[in-house]
Amino acid sequence: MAISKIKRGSAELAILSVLAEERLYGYQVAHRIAERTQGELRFTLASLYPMLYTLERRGWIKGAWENSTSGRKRRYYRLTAAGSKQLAPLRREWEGFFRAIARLTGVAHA
Amino acid sequence: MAISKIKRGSAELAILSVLAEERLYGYQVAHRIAERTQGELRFTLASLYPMLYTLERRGWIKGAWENSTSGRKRRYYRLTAAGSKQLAPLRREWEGFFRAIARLTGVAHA
DNA sequence: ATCCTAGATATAGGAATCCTATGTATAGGA
DNA sequence: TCCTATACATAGGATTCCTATATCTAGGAT
Repeated sequence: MAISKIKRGSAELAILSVLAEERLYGYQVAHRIAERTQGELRFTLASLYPMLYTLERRGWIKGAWENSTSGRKRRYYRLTAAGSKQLAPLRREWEGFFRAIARLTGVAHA
Repeated sequence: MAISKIKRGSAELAILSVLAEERLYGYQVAHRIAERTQGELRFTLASLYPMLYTLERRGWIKGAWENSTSGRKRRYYRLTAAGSKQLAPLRREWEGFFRAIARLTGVAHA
């Protein structure tokens, strides 16, 4: 797990980004992130759930229980208006950070 | 300090990158990083020195005391051959990470 | 002459972020 | 019947970087 060392701080952006597009439950959030990044970014469920609780406590996302057809209850999360407002400045911070690393080392995303 | 939240893990890459170009002492390393990134990436000296000691203990950089003309001793660090070998895979890891974030959120460095 | 700022290195202690380990429970296929 | 995938949850810890603090020198300002 080489990536695990350098992915710190990206969880918040990752979760808000996927929830900005679609309402998802916890298990789905983890899978969506791994799938979308082709496995390069991967959060374990045990670390994801506490993050979801934190984001909900801040009012950036909102969860609601729903009974699925398969018996098991699922807690669906959606981005709140407050969370949506946070996403834009967060993206700008990351862009600045990427620019800085690129200037320093020549590392680029493309 | 908004950036401080998301720069985690970048210190190693930043230090090795500037030392790959030039032999520098601790104080200079911090200034070089801040200057090169136009202040977007900034490490305090109190956090930088312990990082230098760690990198030296790993054998990736090597420090040597030198007397400057201004009385005060300086410890100059240079990248070792082992450190140089680490830099390439580290860059690739960061490129993968950048690609992943870009796919997930649309954030790009350019 | 004295104070203050910039330069230069150093350590202690702690906050933030994410992980491993572990636990519970259900549905469905082999 | 067992195993895997699904689904949520908590405790405790590792890593990374910070704030606070300390020491010492050189040089300019007052």
